[in-house]
Amino acid sequence: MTGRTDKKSAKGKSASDLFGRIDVAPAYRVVFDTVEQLIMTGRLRPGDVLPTETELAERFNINRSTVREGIRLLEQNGLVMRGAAKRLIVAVPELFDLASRTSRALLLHDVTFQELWQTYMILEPSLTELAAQNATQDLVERLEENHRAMSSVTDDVDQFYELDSEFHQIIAEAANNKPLLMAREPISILMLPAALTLLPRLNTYDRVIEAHQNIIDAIRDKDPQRAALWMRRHCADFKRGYEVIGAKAAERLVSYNMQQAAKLSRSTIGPRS
Amino acid sequence: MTGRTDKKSAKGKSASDLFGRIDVAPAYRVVFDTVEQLIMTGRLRPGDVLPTETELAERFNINRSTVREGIRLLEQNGLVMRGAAKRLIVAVPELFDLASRTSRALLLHDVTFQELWQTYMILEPSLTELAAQNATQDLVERLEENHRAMSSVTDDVDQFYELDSEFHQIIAEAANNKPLLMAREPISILMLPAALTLLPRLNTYDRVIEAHQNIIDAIRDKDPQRAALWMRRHCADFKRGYEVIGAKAAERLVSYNMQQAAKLSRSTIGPRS
DNA sequence: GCCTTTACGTTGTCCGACAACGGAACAACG
DNA sequence: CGTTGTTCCGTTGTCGGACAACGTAAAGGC
Repeated sequence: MTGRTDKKSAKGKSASDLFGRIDVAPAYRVVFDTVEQLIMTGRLRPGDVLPTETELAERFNINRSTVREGIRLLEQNGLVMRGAAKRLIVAVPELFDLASRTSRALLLHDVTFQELWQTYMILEPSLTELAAQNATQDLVERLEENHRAMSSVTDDVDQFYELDSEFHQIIAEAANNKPLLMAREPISILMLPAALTLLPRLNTYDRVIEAHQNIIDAIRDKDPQRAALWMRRHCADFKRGYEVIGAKAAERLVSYNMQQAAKLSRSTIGPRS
Repeated sequence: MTGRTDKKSAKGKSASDLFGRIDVAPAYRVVFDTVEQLIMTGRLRPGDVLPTETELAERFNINRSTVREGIRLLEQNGLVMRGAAKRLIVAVPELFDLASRTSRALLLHDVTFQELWQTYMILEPSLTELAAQNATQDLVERLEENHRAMSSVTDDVDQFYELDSEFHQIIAEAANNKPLLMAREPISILMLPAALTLLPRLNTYDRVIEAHQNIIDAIRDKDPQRAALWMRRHCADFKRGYEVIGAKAAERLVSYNMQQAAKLSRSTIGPRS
């Protein structure tokens, strides 16, 4: 109760031009910074259980309410989560959570469909190329399994898209490159509604299946160039549909995403308990 | 005070096999969800001021402490920030904040230098290609300005790297593609220490300057292919140094980053006030 | 030994309180 | 007239204490 006050009264206020604003971090943020540092430096490892809120409050010599506010920050960063008996345990931030937050931020920054598309056209072939280099046997099998399932679906658009989405997801995993995987995820999330609207109009299921087959073959043969080439074609097919409905409509699809994406991101966070 | 309790008592516990766990979100998360939804659906626009904590508590019919915990979540998401008189105002999440969090997550996920490198080799040329297509006049001028500054620096390694880093940053902006820009940022952050260590050993300042010159020329001429080609060469040069010191050393550089990056990300969040 | 029950620790929430701070309005001063 | 104090008020940051709900583990009953 004392360690706080003196820090605040020491603040003073000299805000001339030269002197950049001096900002005293509130105690709850200090809590966050401290624990974050402990985690990032490895002194706290994933799985470690943190002291109880009361104990933390005692050690830091601040009130439990303040500790809790700090915990909220950690929680939202995915650095801690509730384990057994709701105890706080150190966690590794899920890449998925970040992806949904990224897509939210992109939406608020008025990302355009064109940007998404350009990124898509860059990342997918690259990922495919890497997948052809790094894919393990079981990943290839998952691709084949996916392809079999897709071949047997012809009428159900939703299911077809579901499988196509999974196909790309598997390839992204096969590429075995976390930064790229993370870069891809938000794009995938944001393009979802557009894809759902476009697919039915494309009428190119055969082309999709053929492209997938060629991609899988190239990956199996460990032929990065061919794999990338076919992926490029495959993505270009999608673009055709985008041109059909026109850019304007696509933009609207993206912005429509707002409510949708927000909900999606929520649902991923909820189940953790 | 009542609106809460009944929600909890309504929880009950029918944990048969069929019924998956029903998880009642804590009130502070409901606060977060609610406000987030308001923002994402546009009913709250960036710049809008939120009611005071007391008022929010009254409207939601929950305690101010609980409201505050919810606010922490919003704050950490960059959805709100403190404005004049510390009032809460709706904000757009800074892409940069997300980038630092992304790099933190990648570090905790034991990202390898190879992954970073692969991603770098994919993103930089692509960004350059786009930059050649989209670059506006003033961006080109910034590139030229940067190049002039760099040409006059030959001995100071830190400054040289600083300028090189800025060069790539400008190109990324010139590409005018937010998702790609965001994908690049974490890579840039994580490779920083490696770059700082490598550069002095490369002794290829002339090559760097030459490459930059060619890239700028290609961008000015709106020749995407040539721009990308030179950027590819430029990046490959960097790789040579990476091979010299060996992969093992590079890995150590990345992990060294942990303390460093953590500090960096902190400093970006602090000044907001 | 297995199931129920009890006790205990911890979290989620609430209440009331107060000092510190930012801003506005106003007075005093040069 | 502009600058500098002064005062006041609303808001945030922090505090202490309190209690019900929940999960776990130990004590008890069959």
